[in-house]
Parts: sequence; C-alpha cells; structure tokens
Amino acid sequence: MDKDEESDGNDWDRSLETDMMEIEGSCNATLKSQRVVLHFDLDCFYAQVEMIRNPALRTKPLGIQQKNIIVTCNYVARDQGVNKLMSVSDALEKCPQLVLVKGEDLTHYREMSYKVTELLMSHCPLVERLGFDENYMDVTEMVERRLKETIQEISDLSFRGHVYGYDCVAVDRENVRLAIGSVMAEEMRQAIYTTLGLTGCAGVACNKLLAKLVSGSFKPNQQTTLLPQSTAELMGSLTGLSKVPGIGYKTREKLKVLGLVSVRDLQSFPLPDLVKEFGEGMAQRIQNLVCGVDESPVTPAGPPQSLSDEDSFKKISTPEEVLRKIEELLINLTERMNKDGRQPNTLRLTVRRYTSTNRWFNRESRSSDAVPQLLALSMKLFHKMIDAHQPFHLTLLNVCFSNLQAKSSGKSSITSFFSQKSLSASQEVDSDLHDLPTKTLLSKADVLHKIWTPINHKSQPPKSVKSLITPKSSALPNAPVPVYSEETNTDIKEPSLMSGVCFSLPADVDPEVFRLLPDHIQRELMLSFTNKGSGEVNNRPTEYLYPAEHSLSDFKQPRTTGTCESAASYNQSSASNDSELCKDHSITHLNPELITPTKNPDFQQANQALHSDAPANVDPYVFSQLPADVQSELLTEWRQQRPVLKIPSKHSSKTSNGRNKKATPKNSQMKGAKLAVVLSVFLVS
DNA sequence: AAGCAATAG
DNA sequence: GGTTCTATTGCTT
Repeated sequence: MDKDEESDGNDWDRSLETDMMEIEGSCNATLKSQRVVLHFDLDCFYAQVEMIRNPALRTKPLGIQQKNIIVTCNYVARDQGVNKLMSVSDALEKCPQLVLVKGEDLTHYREMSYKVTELLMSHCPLVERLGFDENYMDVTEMVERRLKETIQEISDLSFRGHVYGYDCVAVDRENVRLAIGSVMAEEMRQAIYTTLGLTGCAGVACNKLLAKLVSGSFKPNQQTTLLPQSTAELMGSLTGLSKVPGIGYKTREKLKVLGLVSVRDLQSFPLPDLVKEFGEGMAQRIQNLVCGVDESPVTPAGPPQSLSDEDSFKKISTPEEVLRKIEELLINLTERMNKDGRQPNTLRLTVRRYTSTNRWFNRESRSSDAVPQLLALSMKLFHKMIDAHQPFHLTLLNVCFSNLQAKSSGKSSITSFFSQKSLSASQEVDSDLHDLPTKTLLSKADVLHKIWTPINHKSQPPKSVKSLITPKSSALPNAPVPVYSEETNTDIKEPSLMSGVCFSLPADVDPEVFRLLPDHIQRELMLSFTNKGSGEVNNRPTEYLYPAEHSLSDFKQPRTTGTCESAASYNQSSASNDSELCKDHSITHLNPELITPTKNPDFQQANQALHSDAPANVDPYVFSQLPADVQSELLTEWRQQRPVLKIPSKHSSKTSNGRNKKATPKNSQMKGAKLAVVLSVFLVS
C-alpha cells in the first residue's frame, strides 16, 4: 500500500501495522476485504491411501517407499522413530517390523487426491490444489452467506478445533467469520472422512500463507484457527526462513549472503536493500510473506496443465538405455493422456546429469511442439541435450506432455495431425531380440490410437478402441489391427503424409530409435520383420475402461474458458491397477507414421544444401551424424527410389543456446534439428 | 509464446 | 540442500 520513499526505521513494524490497519479499517467500513481461507492437509497421505487399500496395514508400522527412501509413513511407524524422507536402511534399523509398500507409482494417490479436491469443490468452487495432499479454499462468500441466512446468535457460535495461542476464545464481532470458517473446516474434514475415509488437518485464517502455516499447529487430524492478532506470534515462532512457504532454497542462499537467516532478520531488513538484490516484486513479496501478509488469491486450478512421468536411477549412460527408459515412461504417460481426453501439443524431455559437485540437482530440458513421433521426438530432444558420442551419466529422465488442448473438432493442424488414422496394420516385434524378454513392442499407431482416437472422435466405434486397447490376446505379432481410417472423416487430409510412410513401411519401427540400436540388433530386427516374432503378450488384466466420472462436472475451468467439455473426468480413475504391471511388460515401439509435412523454409534450405538427392524429410543434422558409409549408402538409395516421406517441421530457427551448442558439437546449422526419417527409408528398401 | 528456474508437497 | 515424482508459476528470452 503506502510504500512511500521514506526508508526509515523499521519496515517490519510498518508492514505489520499497515496490515493491521487495513484489517481494522475494513472492519469499520466494509470488512469485505477480509477473507476467510481454509487450508486442508491430509495426514501422511500416501500411507493413508495404502491403509485404505489394505486395512490390515492400519495397525502396523507402515512406510511408503520410493527407491531407497521412505517418503512418508503412518503414525504407528512415527511412534517408532521412523520419519519422512528417511532412508530405508535407517528406517528398518529404527523399526525392524516396518512394513514397506512401494509408492513410485502415483496412480492411486493421484486419484484419491482429485476425489478430495472434487469433494471440497462440491461445497465451494474456489479450491486450489497444492500438491496431491493439500487444498486451499476461499470460503469468504460462504461464510458471509451463512452469517446472513442463518440468524446466528453469536452466543451460539464457538470455534471448532484449536485457536492458535489460546486455550479458549469467545466469539465476538471481530472474529465471527473466522469462527464460522472453523465450523466449515470441521464440516469438510468430516465429509472427507465419511465419504473418502481420509483424515487431515485444517487451518483457518485470512490468507493462504497463514492458513497453511497454522494448519500444522496440531497434528494429526485436528484443525487450528489463527486470529489476526496472533499473526506476529505465529510468524515469530517459525524457526527459520525455510519454514516460510514461498521462500525456497535459492532465495535463502541469497538472503544468507545478506546475513539474513531468521524470519526476524528478513522482517526488519530495509526494503530498498532487499530490492537491490531481488528486484521490486520479489523483495516486496518475500518481506510480506515473513510478515504474514499474502494477498494471493485462491485460484481454482481445473484439470492439470501438464502430465509428466519420470524415473530416477543410479546411472544411465547409453542411448539404448535412454530409449528403453523413455519408452517405459511414454507408456504410462500416453495411457494417462488417453484417459484425460485432451491432446498434448508439446513434449518435453528432461534429464538430470550426474556431476560430482551437484549430484541431484541440475535438471536440463528441451521441449518441442507438435509431438509427431513421441519416442523419436524424445530421442531427438535427448540428442539435442546430450552428446552421445561423449560419455554421459544420467540419473533421471522425465517426459512431460504439456500445452494440453481440449478436444478440438478437427481444425488445428496439430489436432488433425494427431488424429490421423489410417495407419496400416501394426506389426509387433518380439523384443527378445534386444534383451527385452517378454516385452511387447507396440506400434506407434497403436499408441496414437489409444491415446487420441477413442475419446476425441465420437465417430469412433468403441469396439475398435477396445480391441486396440486390450493388448495381448488380440494383438499378436503381425495380427491385423483394426483400421480406423474410414470413419475418421476430417482427419484424413494430408494424404501426402501417409503415402510412403504408412503403406510402404514393412514394420512399425521408429527410425530414430532403430538407428540407436547396436548393429547386430538392427539386423536381427530386420529379419524379424519378415518372420513375425511371437512375443509374449502382455497380460494386462482388464480392457480399457473409461474412467468412471467422478462428477467432474464441477470443474468448470475458470481459466480454461473454452469449453473443456470432454476431458470430462480429469481425475484418473484407473480402471485397473495396471500401473505396476504395465511397467513390467510392455514396451511401446513407435512407428514412423507421423511424419509431418515440412513447411519450414529454413529446413528445406538446409536440406538442399545437404544434398539434392536427399528426400525432403531428411534432417541434415541427423544425416550428418550418420557414419560416412551409411550416408553414402543412403544417397545411393535416394537416387534410385525417391521415397515420399515427410518430415516434421516446426521449430526451426532459434533453438540454440549455450548448452545446446555444447551438446551438439559441430553442426551449428542444426536449425530445426528435424527428425531422422532417414532410417525409415533405409528399412523400406 | 517458449524455455527454464524456482518452489512445493 | 536429505530424496522422489510430480505439478505450477513466473522470470527471461
């Protein structure tokens, strides 16, 4: 508010005073600016979900394990000294009887999480998620209504749960709204318990920051209200800046340089000096935060804006391993995307490299639009980041779909791109050939159809969807796969895309991927194309089911103004608990259908420069990376038969930055870094 | 608008 | 600074 130039004295006191005056002033005048914000925080969320799934666990010390750590544990385990984020070995030392449940697959947690959000939204639409186990709710209006509608005698009211800093408080005119908020918080906690079986804590205050901070005062399964007059006490009780939501590691490091380590330090630090280090906006924000001031609104989130999947590991150092891991991630992601019903417009690959000084940080990412071939594109992004000719050591891979777009009735080029059908029958290749016993390679066509056809095209007969989705039995290697082309009306445009690619390829092998395989495996695969391998089928237990709608109707996107009709249920109710299974058995092999027309002049030019005999879809950069003998072989090939493949365009000019360069040594002209359709040509021959 | 850093649970 | 698996927001370009 009044941030005049005078930088005298104590900014902290002034801030608090200002805040108080606002509150009091508004009380006198309108009081409308006083919000009532609730914060809900489920108790040891993952552990509760597992205890619901298996009630026998309730009486046992339970730890949820991800890799080698206990991410959370139930209260039985806590009583025995187990804590969050403890290593499994430490935890077992403390508590030998600890029962461990793997928690790397978040499906069940995610589903339950959205049920909680939906339940809250059924009482009031203003619900903001924070992670899987927390929700903010702005109940200001609801409180106001209840205050008026129910002719409430103040004497009939009492605070439910605790009131921060008090053993007992009378409800008076100044705090009625918070008192009503506490009643609502209790009602919602009760509703969550009776309908979902989950317990949790709640905080009641006048802003998000304070509601969150106060909600943890009494745990578990309790709630606390913060009266405005206790704000300074609450903030002062925090043991360090790390306890202030919104002040993270990086910010703390910078503050440390200024000698600021405690909440008080930052409260009393001159704002102008803070501005020098952080800039106007940030400086004001963090100083407000430590004073308990937070004007940020409760923003309903609607469906997620991105879906990602990742895995971490000790070491991945070959492109083959990268490929397999990405494939695994893509399977889960594409299934989730399918259930979501929207379409991703961008794909992002993120890696974490091992470095001795910085073992777990340092994530680097590249993204690209128009998701043409998922796996191939992933590998392309990978190469954009990592020079595979040099040794590398990754400890994490993440694949993310974002830029999600609702249904779309077939207008945008991207949209129609995704809905292209007409891929010929897919062929499955026995992956035993490359050390992946019992894995099944699905064609990219399968994947695309699984993801994008069922929900997005009303004309799609459910049956074909089903047959596509029930993988195994019906999808034996080389078994015919239902073809959709016919009914997908509008999508068929761009026939040029299909020609060459869809019909001439003998196998649904992604060229880029193929290229990465060792030579002997490449040869074996080529053999298999004519032999039809009999890979073990994956035994996915159930067929694909559309998620039971969880009354998502409530999710009227506030910000996604557009009709997000479909995406009906964005909570992923997993029809089956296949996540685990899925990890173990299928591998998706994307085929090169999706080659997209090249519309990028830059690319064309570069391509020309490369060689006039090269098909238009050949990426000069990729081409340049091939062994010399392969290059000449290809050129020979091209002179004889000119395949009609197209290449994804998009993304041409400026993709380079510092890191890029280092990742892609020579070849500064790798403008678009288009895909390697090169090998698909190779295969066709 | 895209890419990424920072933040959080 | 744990660690893991996400997801969002807001600089920066």
